[in-house]
Amino acid sequence: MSEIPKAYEPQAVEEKWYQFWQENSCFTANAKSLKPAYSIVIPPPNVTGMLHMGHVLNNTIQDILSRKARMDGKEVLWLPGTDHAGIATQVQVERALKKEERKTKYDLGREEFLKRVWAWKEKHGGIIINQLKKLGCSCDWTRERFTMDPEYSRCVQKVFVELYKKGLIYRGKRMVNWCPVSQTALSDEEVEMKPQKGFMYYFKVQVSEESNTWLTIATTRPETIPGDTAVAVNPKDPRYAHLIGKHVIRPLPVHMPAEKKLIPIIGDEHVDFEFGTGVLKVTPAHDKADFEIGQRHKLPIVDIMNPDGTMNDLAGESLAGLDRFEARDVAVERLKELGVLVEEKPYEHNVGFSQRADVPIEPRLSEQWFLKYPAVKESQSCVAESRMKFHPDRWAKVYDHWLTNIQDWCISRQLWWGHRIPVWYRKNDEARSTNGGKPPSQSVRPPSSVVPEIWCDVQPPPDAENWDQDSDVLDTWFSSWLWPFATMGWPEQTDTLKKFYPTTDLVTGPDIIFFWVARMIMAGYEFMGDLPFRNVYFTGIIRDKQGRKMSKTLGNSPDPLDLIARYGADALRFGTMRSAPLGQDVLFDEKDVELGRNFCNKLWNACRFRQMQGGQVQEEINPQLLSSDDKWILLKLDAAILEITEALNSYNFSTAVQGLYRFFWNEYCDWYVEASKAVLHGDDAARKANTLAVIDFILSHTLRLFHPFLPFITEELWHGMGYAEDMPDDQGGRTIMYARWPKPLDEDFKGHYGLDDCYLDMVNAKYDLVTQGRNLRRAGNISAGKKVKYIFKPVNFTPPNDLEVIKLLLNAEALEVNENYQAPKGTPAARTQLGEIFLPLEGYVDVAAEKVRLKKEEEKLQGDIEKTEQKLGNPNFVQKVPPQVLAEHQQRAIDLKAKLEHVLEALKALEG
RNA sequence: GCGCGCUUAGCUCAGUGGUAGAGCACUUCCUUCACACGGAAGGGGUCGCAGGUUCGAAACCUGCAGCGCGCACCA
Repeated sequence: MSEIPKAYEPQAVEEKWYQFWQENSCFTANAKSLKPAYSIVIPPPNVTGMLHMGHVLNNTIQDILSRKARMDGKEVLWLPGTDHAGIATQVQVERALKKEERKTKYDLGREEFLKRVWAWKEKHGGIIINQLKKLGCSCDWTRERFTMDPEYSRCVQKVFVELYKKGLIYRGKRMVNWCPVSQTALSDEEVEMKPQKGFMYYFKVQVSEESNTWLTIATTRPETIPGDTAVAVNPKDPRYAHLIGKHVIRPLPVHMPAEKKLIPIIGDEHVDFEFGTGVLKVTPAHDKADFEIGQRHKLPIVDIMNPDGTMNDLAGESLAGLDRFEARDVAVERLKELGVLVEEKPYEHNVGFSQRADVPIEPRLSEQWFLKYPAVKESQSCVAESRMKFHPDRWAKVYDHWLTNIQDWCISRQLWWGHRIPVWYRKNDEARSTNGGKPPSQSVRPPSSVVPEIWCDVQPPPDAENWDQDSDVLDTWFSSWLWPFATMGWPEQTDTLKKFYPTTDLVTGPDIIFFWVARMIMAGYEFMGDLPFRNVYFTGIIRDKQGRKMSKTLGNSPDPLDLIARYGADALRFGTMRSAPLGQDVLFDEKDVELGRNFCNKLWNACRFRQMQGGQVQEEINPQLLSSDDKWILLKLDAAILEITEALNSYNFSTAVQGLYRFFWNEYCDWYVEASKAVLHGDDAARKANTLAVIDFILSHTLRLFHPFLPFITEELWHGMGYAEDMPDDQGGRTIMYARWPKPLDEDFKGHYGLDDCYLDMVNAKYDLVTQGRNLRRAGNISAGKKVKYIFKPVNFTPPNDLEVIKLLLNAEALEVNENYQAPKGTPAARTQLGEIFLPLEGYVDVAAEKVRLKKEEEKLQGDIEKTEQKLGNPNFVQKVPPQVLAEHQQRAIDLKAKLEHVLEALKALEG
């Protein structure tokens, strides 16, 4: 580190050390190690995804935890990998195919299309992994996994087969959430309710048995009228009860004889008197609640839509072929023409949207695979009873609520990219899948009464030629929920599993608490017989500085790689962590990264300053030669170690970072380093060496405290400063990664070096004197560069070294100590614990400015005194308050009054 | 509708009963030999509102309001 640049340049440094760590296998976990285990599995990013700020937040936290654990002497496994992300990836490839070749997946066929997806995965799959490396993530890359690796796929199949054989997985024809764009079923979790503006349409229907009686029905979806198979009223509704059993003439579709349009009026408790007109049209094929009413009353189910959301022939001539929303407009027109539309009112209501495709989902009756969740009880109690902890713990309630109201999970997807369902049907039976593998058909398959012969196993049936495999694939989360153990070699009892399962921490966003976290817990109990992790840290969501969620469409998401290029990975990590308090959303501002860069630069220059003092690393501190400033900074270091360690133990990363910032910048650089110059610029060689020893002690500890947050710069400085030398390899000799995490200074150490807490107060008082002295200079409008003479009137003996420091910090030409000093009238002065400080510059003093300063001080003191006296004058206060607090107040009153008196005197002197 | 969270300096947020804090932004001064990605000094807040508990409340309790989120949902 001979020629140190003035400003820290991160790029080359980061490249160099990441390569070093990898070449030396620093991230590789040893399953046979005797050290205690610490493990964490990465939430696998989408294999073809790009790094965004959410990943930065998430993975920086995991890296901090991993690096801290290594320094604590743990055997650390941070297991990385990627997720095949069924819909997301398939949609990407489909889009590219359309753009580049103007083809659909059906043009290619299933097999060829899948080849393309794999090719896409090979091409883009490495990107996000490399981006994580740029960020400094210390993952064990030798164990990188992908959810579609052959071994992983076998786990998925095995789990399916086991649950099927247990009777927990079953197939059923049910109402599911259908996404007309992706053309697949979705789980309830993939549906997002959004308020939508629309209309409530009121139309009237004639009761066929009573030509004078009309009923008015309210609906938001007139296009589904052709699918209505009943009209329902509440049997307790006096307005309508007598009509139950009669029929109405349904107004749509056209060209149909009236008698064919007759649908019954039924009574069902579900109908709400209050809502709309109290008359409900029942469309069993297109609404979940209506489906249930249909089941209760054995109503026919008329599916009038195609899988892509267009209307089919059963919707009638005027609607067939139209998209569902065009059909709505046409249906309204028809109702108008028929003269039955009574009213249309603007209406806002919630509509379920497909999270992926961002279009309204269509409730649709189809044959799907469902899972009755296993191990629900254990999963619920482990969090309720704090065997697993959530941070922040309010998520425990959300989790509990979901598990209490848990619904079966629709696990089949009509996609091609994913784990194929390990189920075969004997040929000549009807095709059993919904529609996967074929272009959407126009026809509606009638329900079948034939029960097919089913083969469900990891292995295909021996006479495979006589069987057809189910064409559907599994929900992506049906593979992710096995992540904590399927990545460690399950179902074999591998050394890795034995050593590292259950994992220690999971770090993830609360948006996937149901998708992923809850399901992993259930899978953990079901297949490993134990919880998958002991702690779950839920990050906040990264927003822009206006509080908007970051998204591609808004274009408000900065590219982390660009930020790394401009500021360095350490700066990005620091800035993100500093502004990410536990469990709160993070308002991201590039200023934070700038702050991180500035901080790295400060750290760099503080070390540079030490280097410029020359000499070897000083290891021995001589207690006899320690100044009060030395003791002060050692005590501050002690407090910082404690504070930061505790913050990390409780996952308060922003507190930890802010503590480090304050300690290093304010306490060490602003005060200690400046004070140390009194010795370093002097000529006492022994004291000089001793001060350097203190500096080396502080810096070597500081670098270690910073390492989990700022891995690159700390590694560079650790070596550059020479702190790695003479260290055993496993304690930081080769890399700071394995240096020991600093411990608070113990009593022996404090005793030996005379680190008594009284030095904190003493030195704080000294620095207060300096601040006040500087203030005199400012208030008197004396330029900061001008050397001036101060006079100090101490109340007690002040050691010569302290006087040197005070003089230096005041940038004083001289500091005259005079216990009997009688200041001429109007001399600016300040009273402190250590004594009075004067700035005797007759003729130079700006009397007006000084008056203003004193007036202001007087006001402030008056206010403080009033407050304190008020309390002391309250008999209740004096009687009931703890004696210590009472004494504090009394002392405060005395001090304040003395100060006030002094200020008043000074004012008087100025007037005179 | 139910649940959760938030409301403190211009902005973003700390602050678990005892003199209101940090960073950024702002004002003024300073290129003094670690750092202008820097240093020094300073201005700025009746802690959302109303009650209550207490000698004492930003903090604890109750109610209200505003903002945000989650769950559920009536056509």
